Amino acid sequence: MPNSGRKERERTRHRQEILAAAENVFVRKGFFNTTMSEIALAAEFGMGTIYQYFSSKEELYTTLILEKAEAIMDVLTLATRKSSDPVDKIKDMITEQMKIFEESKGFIRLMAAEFDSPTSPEETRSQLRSGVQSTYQRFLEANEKIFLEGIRLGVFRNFPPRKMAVALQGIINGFVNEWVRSGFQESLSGNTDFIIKIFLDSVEIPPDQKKK
Amino acid sequence: MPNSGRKERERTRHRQEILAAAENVFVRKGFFNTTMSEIALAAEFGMGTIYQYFSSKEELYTTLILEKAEAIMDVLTLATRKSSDPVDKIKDMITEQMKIFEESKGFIRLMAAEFDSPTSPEETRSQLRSGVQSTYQRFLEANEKIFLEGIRLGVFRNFPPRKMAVALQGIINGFVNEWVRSGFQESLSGNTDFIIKIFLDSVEIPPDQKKK
Amino acid sequence: MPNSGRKERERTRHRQEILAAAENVFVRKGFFNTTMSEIALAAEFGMGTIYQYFSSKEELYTTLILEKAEAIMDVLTLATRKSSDPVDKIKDMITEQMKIFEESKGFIRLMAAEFDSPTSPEETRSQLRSGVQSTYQRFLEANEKIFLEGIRLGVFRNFPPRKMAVALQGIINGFVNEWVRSGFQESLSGNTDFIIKIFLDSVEIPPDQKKK
Amino acid sequence: MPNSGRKERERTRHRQEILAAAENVFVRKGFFNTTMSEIALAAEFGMGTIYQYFSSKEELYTTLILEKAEAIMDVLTLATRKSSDPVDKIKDMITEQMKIFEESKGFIRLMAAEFDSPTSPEETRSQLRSGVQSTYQRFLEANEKIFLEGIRLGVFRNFPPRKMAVALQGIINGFVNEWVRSGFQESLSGNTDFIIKIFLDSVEIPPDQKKK
DNA sequence: TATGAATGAGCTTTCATTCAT
DNA sequence: AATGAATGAAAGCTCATTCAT
Repeated sequence: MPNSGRKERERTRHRQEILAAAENVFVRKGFFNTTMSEIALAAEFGMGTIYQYFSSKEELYTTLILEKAEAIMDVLTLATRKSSDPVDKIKDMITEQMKIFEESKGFIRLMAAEFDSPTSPEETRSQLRSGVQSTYQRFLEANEKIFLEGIRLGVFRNFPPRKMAVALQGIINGFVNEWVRSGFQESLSGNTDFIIKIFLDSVEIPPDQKKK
Repeated sequence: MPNSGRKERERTRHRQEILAAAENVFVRKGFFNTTMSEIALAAEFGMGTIYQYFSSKEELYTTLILEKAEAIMDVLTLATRKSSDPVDKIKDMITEQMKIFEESKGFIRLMAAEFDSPTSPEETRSQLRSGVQSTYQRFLEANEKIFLEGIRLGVFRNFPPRKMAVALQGIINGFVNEWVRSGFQESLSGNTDFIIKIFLDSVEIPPDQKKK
Repeated sequence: MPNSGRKERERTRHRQEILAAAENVFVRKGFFNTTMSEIALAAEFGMGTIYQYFSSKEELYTTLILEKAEAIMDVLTLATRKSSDPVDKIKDMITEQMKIFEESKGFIRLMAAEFDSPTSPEETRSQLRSGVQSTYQRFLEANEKIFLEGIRLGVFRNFPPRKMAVALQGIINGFVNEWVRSGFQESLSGNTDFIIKIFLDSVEIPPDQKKK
Repeated sequence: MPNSGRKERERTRHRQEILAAAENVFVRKGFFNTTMSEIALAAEFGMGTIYQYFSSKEELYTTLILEKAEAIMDVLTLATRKSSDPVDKIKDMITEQMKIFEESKGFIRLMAAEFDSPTSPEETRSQLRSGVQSTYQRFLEANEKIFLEGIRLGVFRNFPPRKMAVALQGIINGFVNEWVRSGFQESLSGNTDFIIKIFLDSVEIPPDQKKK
């Protein structure tokens, strides 16, 4: 079946084009202020065509967030694999996160919205909760494990690992917020070193004490 | 004229009742999924009455967030006045913030939404931005000053004060998020000591080194 | 009952004040775009008070037009009593009409509206129809009689008197329209002589032929 | 592409159907008492469909009046081209006007309303004023020119041509009003001869004096 | 008698979704 | 498979009218 392959590829490409167009519009105008015909226009498809790929505005939105969140999380998880030292893993993760966020301005805002606000209809929310949340949770858990490992190896202080993960992610989000608030003026990744320092200073056990 | 006073008091009370009802509904369903008639129903007033106190759905929403944000910030600012020691000021501020947030669950979610995502109509957003943001900024600046003072007195390390403020607020928000995410299961203020510890450990100059 | 007399006079005065305020607003904004609270404000009464004098917005409007129309018609009818010569009666009537219209700009527009447009709710319309229309009809009929008398006396040509009345009133209204359209720039009564001339030239039997 | 032609024709037809239905309802109930759903019902379309052809109730109303006014004026202007004799031109114009008005009862009432009274919202009014007025003015000016030419040729008396145009149009409107008022009982065009006679008798210079 | 806060039916308008082509 | 005209439920908001003070 040589033909069906091409058709399928074309379908996949169309789907991606629609998602890309939708992301653009959603980021600019938010879920409720975006109309399906705007998306259709941006995607250069007829409105009916959108509905052949996504059964509703909500499904389109949910898919968009979920797929992108998954992709980001994959990159971050990968970043923590480069080194085997827990301290380096955390450093890599911080560095990579700042880079990724810096590259996906608009999307970050969309995702943040879904975490924090009761904006979308109930069904969407629960889908997103179980989707994005579980992605986010998986990620926090991954960091938790790094901290746990670090504690075992005596490189991290004996704080509750979950709380460490939450605090670190909080600091990162704090700078992301500040960056969003500033209208993306200053560099986001310029804060990487400060974050690493302020966080590790209280969490890492200094090498000299370690050796002891 | 004792009568005119009563009328005015009644007007103020009605206004508060409407705001309270609106907060309830907005928190549960978000700006767009809340209808004015739902608010009217919740406030036990006719729909027209709502419009005698607030000229539009947007104004009601904006007022709601702005007034509450202002009130919270006032309490927090006050909390930092109890002690004159910068370290104690920061401790008090963290403690007070955890308490206030714990008491205003729903509102926190609304405000978080407004910070992070383009959910409400454009005009509302810009009003909120300039309103809430300026409140928030004033607050960050207040903390900045505490850090600055602490650096001068040699009790805080010589980090950029703004960044310290951002990082600290980030940690706090991280735990607030986690708490929201958990459905308000665990105690929020139970994290107060951990936050104080993890933050001050890297930022405070230990008393023994200070004496030097 | 010396007191009841004062009360009654006061009631009548209030009624007139309300009517005057209402006329002002209606003329500026039209029936539908005028709100009762605007009228109350303009009359310097509470809204409830308006309803003690007029049972509805429509009744107020209807009363306004009817009373004013009646008053104008009275003046005009009076004007035709000064002379006993039919030709002079018509001249006086034209002259007086131009003067009155010139003095009551706004009202003219209101009244004109009621003649020509199906704008008000059905009930109002029928009241106005039977009210203003009958006033207007009475007036046309009065002129008809003058023409009839003039024909009998041999000073007017033997045209159908009703048609003469209609044509004359049409000419007058034509100039009133032109005047309204011009934004009340040129003098309205400046057209009096022309109207008299153009109309009488074809309708009056010249004195020399009359003598015959 | 024979198909795209059909679609366009269908669109035009639908537009006309909506306009026709709207005219019907507006004429019966006036601008404010007409609801969009009544129009939709009358047009046998969904309410949303109306809004695909006209962006608002006001635009629909404005378009309706302007297009029809334009069409009528076109016919009238054409009528004055049949003959080259100014007197005949005026006669033709009167005759044609009575015929057209007789055929467009309802519309006449709408237009009359717009000329004389502030019934529709302010924005609509000003659009209509500048639209209908300019059409009407163009028409008055056309007649003015006929009178001017007639004066030059010595067939009309030396009256100000503008005033003659105003007076003639006034007479015509007078009969139209009478006809409207009578509920369209008597024939309107039955008055044509009388109008021609009463107007020309005072304005036309009789052929015997002309020859001189 | 005078008031004006409270009311809610009813309006215009939007937009996700469908379906005949 | 792709289209986009048609749909109509549902929203925000207004304002004539009422009635407790």
